Amino acid sequence: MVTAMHSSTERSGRTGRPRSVEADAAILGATRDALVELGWSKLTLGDVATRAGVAKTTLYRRWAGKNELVVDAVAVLFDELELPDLGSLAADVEDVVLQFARLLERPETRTALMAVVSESTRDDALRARIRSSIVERQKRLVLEGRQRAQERGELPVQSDDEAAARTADLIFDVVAGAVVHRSLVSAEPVDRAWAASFVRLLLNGLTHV
Amino acid sequence: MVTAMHSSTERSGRTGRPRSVEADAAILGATRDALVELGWSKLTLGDVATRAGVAKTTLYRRWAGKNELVVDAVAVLFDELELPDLGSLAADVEDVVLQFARLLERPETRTALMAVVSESTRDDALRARIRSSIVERQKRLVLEGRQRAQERGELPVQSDDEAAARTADLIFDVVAGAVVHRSLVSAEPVDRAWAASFVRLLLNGLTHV
Amino acid sequence: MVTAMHSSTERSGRTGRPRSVEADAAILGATRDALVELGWSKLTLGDVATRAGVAKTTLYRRWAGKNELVVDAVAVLFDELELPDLGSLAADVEDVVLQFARLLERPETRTALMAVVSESTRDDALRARIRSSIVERQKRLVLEGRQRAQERGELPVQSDDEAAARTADLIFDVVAGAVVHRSLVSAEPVDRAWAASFVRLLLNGLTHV
Amino acid sequence: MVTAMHSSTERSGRTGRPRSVEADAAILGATRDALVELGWSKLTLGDVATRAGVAKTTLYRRWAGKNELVVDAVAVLFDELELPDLGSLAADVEDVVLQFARLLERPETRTALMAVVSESTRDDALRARIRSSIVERQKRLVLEGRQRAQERGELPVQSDDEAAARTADLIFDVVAGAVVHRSLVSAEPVDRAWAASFVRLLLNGLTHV
DNA sequence: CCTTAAGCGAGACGGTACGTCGCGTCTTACG
DNA sequence: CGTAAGACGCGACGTACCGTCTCGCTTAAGG
Repeated sequence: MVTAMHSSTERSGRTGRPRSVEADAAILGATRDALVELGWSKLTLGDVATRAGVAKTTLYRRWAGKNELVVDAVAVLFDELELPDLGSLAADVEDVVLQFARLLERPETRTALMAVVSESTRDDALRARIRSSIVERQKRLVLEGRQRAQERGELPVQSDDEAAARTADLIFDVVAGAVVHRSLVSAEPVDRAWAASFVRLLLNGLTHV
Repeated sequence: MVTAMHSSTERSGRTGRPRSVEADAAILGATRDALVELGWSKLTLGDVATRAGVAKTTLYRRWAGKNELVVDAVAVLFDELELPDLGSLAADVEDVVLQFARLLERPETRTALMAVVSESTRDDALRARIRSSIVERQKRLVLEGRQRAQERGELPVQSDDEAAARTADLIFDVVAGAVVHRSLVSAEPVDRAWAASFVRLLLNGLTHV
Repeated sequence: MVTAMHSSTERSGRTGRPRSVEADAAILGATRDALVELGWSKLTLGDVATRAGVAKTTLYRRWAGKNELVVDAVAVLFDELELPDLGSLAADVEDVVLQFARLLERPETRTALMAVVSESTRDDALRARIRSSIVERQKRLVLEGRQRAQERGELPVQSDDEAAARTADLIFDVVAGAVVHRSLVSAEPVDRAWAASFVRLLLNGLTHV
Repeated sequence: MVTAMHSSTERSGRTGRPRSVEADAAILGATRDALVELGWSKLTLGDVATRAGVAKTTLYRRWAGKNELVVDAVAVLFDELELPDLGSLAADVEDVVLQFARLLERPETRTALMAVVSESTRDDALRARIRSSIVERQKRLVLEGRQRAQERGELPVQSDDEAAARTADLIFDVVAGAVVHRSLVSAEPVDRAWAASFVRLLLNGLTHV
C-alpha cells in the first residue's frame, strides 16, 4: 500500500473533528473512475468530489491539486506488477513486459501517466512525488529479476554496488521506456511477438541478433 | 520541411481572400515561445494569438485546438536531429542519443511532447498526427544508421524486408523510449557516461556486458 | 415609394460596372424575412446577405449598418396605412387605429420599430432618417382626416397655420403613442372595443365621458 | 421599493454561502452608470461586472441576460414619479407629464426603455417582467389622480369597477404613449406648452378645443 | 474591339463580446 | 475543528458577428 503520501498518519493536534477515513479511499476511487470515463484533460476536481460524495473543500484540504491527486490515485495500480519465476530471465522479463503493457492499456494509466510526467517537467515537487510513488517503487522488479538471474547463473554478479545500481537504473529506463514508447507514442501493440524480440535484443544486443 | 500539415497546399476553392502565408509561421513561432515561457498547462491560445499578432479566430480557423497546434509547432524541432558519421555505429548512436537528450532538455519539447502524447490516448486523429509528424519522420535516423553500419560491416543485412522494418521500429522504440524515460520520468541526466553505457547495452545485450 | 434613401439616383461617375438594381429589393426583402423569423436582436447582416444571395460587401456598400437597413426595410410597410371615408371622423379614426394595430401585430414591425427608436436616442442621423422615412410621411393621415372632418363640419377650421400644424403633431403623437403603448408596452390587444373607447376619449375628452 | 425581482427573498436551502447582498445594488447601479455612458447597444455585461467590482459569473448567476438586468436597473427610476396636489386635475396631470418627460430625457431611461420593449416582443417572460416591474407599478399615478379628481368633483365616479379599470388602463396608455412618442419617436421637446395643449386635449377632447 | 474602372461573390482578417466552465478560496450552518 | 453546500473572483474557453480587406471575375461605358 501507498501510505503517508500527503499527510502524516498520526493526529497532529488533538481537538476538533477527525478527518473522515473513508473519504480518502472514496476520493481516490472516484478519481480513477473519472479518469477512465473522461481522461486526464476533462477530469475536474469538482466532478471527482461529487462522485466521491464529498465536498470540494475536503478534497483541497488533502491534496494540492489535480496532479498530486492523480499521482496518488494511479500509483497504486503499478503495485499490481509482479515478477513471476518462469525459470529463465528471458521468460521472466517477457512476462513483466506484457504485464506492464496490459497496465498501459487501461485508460486511467494510459492517460494519467504521461500527463503527470508532462506537468512534472515544470514542478519539482510533483517530479519528486512521481519518483518516490512510482518509479523508485517499481525498480524492485529489476532488482528482484537480476537477483534471481544471478542465482541461476544467467547474469554475473557485479561487485561494485554503485555500478550495480547504475546498471539497474539503466535497465529500468530501457525496459519501461521501450514499452511506454511502443504503446503510447508509436501506438503499436505490445504483443507476445514484440515482447519476445525486445527481450532478445535486451539480452543479446544488436550485434548478436 | 514540414509541409501541408493542417491544410492542403493548393487553394481548395479559387474565390475569396487567401489565407495569410506569414500567419502560420508567426503562430507556430509564438507557440514555441509561449511553451518556453509558460509550459504546456499555462499556455493559452489567446496568448499565442496575441504574441503572433493575429486574431484568436485566425488561429482557430487553422487548428482545431491546443493539441494540434502544439504538435505542429514542436514537430519541426525534431528535424534538427542529424546522424553524424563518426566512424562506428557505437559512436554514431551515442551522438544521436546525446542530441536527442539536448532536445528534450529544451522546455518547449519537454513539456509539450508528453502532454500531447497523453492527450493522444483519447484522440485518434491526434495520435495519427503525432505519428506522421514526429514518429515516422524521425525513423529516418534508425534507417540511415543501420544502412551505414551495414556498409561498414558492423551489422548483417536482413534480407526479409518486413522483418527489417520491424527491427527498425523496435530499435526506435528502445532508443527513443530509454532516453525519454531517463530524462523525463526518472528525471536523471542523460550525460556522456549514461549514453555510453546505454549504447553498450544496446549493441551487446545484458548477457554480454 | 421611398426613394433616394441611401444613394442618389443618378450615376455620380460614369465608368465602372453599375450597381445591380435587383440587389436593393432582394436585400430589403431578405431583411424583412429575417426580422420575421429572428427578430431584431438575432438578425445579422451576414445572414441577410446570404438570404439575399448577395455578398456582405455589397450590403455594406449601400447601407451603413443594421439600423439604417432596417429603417429602410420597414418604412415601406407603413405606407400601407390608408384613411378610409366612413362618413364620420370617429369611424375614420377608429379604422386607422385598427389598421395601425394590425400593422404592429406583424413581427417585423413590432420588433423593428422600437429597436430603431431605441438606437436613435444616441444617433442623430438615424433619428432624422426615422423622422423623414416614417413619422413625417405618415402625418398625412392626420392632415387628411382633419381636412375631411372640417369639410363635414365636425371640426372647426384653425386659421393660424402654425397652430394648426402643432395640433396635427399633437394628435399624431397621441394616436400613434396610445396604440403603440397599448400594443407593445402594456401588451394588451387593440380590439374594436378599445379602439372605440379611445376614439370617444380623443374626441370628447375625459370630462365629457 | 422594488423587491424580490429575480429571486425569492427567503433562503431557498439553508446550506452554502449566501449570496452577497451588496452585489445586487452594486450591479444595478453600475448598469445605470454604464447605460448613461454607453447606451443600450454598447453596454456589455462584462463591463457592468467590472464597474460593480463583481465577477461576470456572479452577474449571470442572478440575471438571465442584458434585458432582464436592464429592466431591473431601470424600473426603480420610474418610482421617482409622484402625483402632486396642485388643486386641479389639469395642473396635476400636466405636472406628471412633465416629470415623465424629464425622466425620458435621462439617457439611461431613453435608451433602455424602448430597447427592452423591443426585445419583449419576442420574449414573453421579459414582457411579463416589464409589465409587473414598470407598467402596473406606475398605474398608481392614474388611480390616485382619478381618485383625487373625483373628490374634487372634477370627474364623475364610475360605479362599474371593471369599466373603471378599463378606463384607467386607457388613460395610462394615452398619457404614457403620447409622451413617449413625442419624446422618443417624433423627437420633439415635451415642454410646458406642449404639456398644456396635451392636457387640454385629454380633458376636453378634439371637438371641444 | 479593347481598355478601364467600379461592382460583385467569396471568404480570410483583426477585433470584441458572448455565455460557460473549472479553478481554488471563502463563508455559511451543522455535527 | 471537519464537513457539505454553494457563492465568489478569476481567467480561459471556443463561438458568433462585426466591419474591413483582399482576391479573381463580371459588366458596362468610352475611347
